[in-house]
Amino acid sequence: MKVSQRTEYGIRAMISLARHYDNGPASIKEIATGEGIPGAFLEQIMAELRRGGIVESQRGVNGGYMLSNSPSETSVGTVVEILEGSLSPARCESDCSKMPDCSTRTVLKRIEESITETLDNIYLDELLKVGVHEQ
Amino acid sequence: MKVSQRTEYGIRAMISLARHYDNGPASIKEIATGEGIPGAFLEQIMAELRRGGIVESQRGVNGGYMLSNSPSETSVGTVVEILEGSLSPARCESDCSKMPDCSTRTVLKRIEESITETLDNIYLDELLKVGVHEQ
DNA sequence: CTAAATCCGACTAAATTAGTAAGGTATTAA
DNA sequence: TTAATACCTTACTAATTTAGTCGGATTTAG
Repeated sequence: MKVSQRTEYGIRAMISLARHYDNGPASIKEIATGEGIPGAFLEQIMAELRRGGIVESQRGVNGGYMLSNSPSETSVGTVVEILEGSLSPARCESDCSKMPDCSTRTVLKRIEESITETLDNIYLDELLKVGVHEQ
Repeated sequence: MKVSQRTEYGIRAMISLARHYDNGPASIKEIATGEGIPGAFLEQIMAELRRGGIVESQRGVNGGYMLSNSPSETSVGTVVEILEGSLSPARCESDCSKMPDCSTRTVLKRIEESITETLDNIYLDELLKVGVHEQ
């Protein structure tokens, strides 16, 4: 039930882009050094976020990444969904009929719904307001 | 953000014990064959749940496992906490001061709180009422 | 005594994670 | 036009985690 390092980096990078909003694209290098993330690794992550449609890229000199939508329209849920594959903790296959109790599915489904709803309602702009080191 | 197979087995086993409540201890073999879980693996899981205090064991012939408390007092949150180590998706160490933004921590903390609260409020007796294959 | 069961620790194969590395492609400043 | 910048893509690797397996010791009812 942990978010992977990869996803944590992704969230941090997105917050970084939100902070940078209205300021042109931010390059991998900038974000990576600013957040202490390995550059080559972040590159992969950003590519995935781009394919997911929540960031756009500009190639060439002075290029970089920027949010596709404003921080107030970009939810953490989307970020996690893109990077984590799915928020679903269940793995219900077609052989559900063989399972002696599908109540487990129900539990896992409730967990999923709860997580999804929580994350989908946290937007990047809120996070910018949060003070640093508040813990 | 997935619950591991191990934890899913644990939840299923606990539901199985809840169903068996007031009926003496259930053996690993019974549970394992009933739920389609590898016996030796389930043995490990049950031992962990016992050390966690939510089930008790009876050794020897006719022995097995039983819930420490009634199904209405046993929450899924406890099961997951014991097996998954912690519900916390964050890994905030003492070097938090080096992090350029702790807002990530805040997000992860909110996620954690949400999951914990959800799971802590799902009790085994509720799950017994859920119809099989309801999906 | 012995069969049924928990208990315990060590071991292993497969999958996942967290990166590295290297080279290609597009864009633009000069 | 060319050089520099920065994205893009794929392949590889070491370390960790996961999902088990296995062998044997201990406990207990009959």
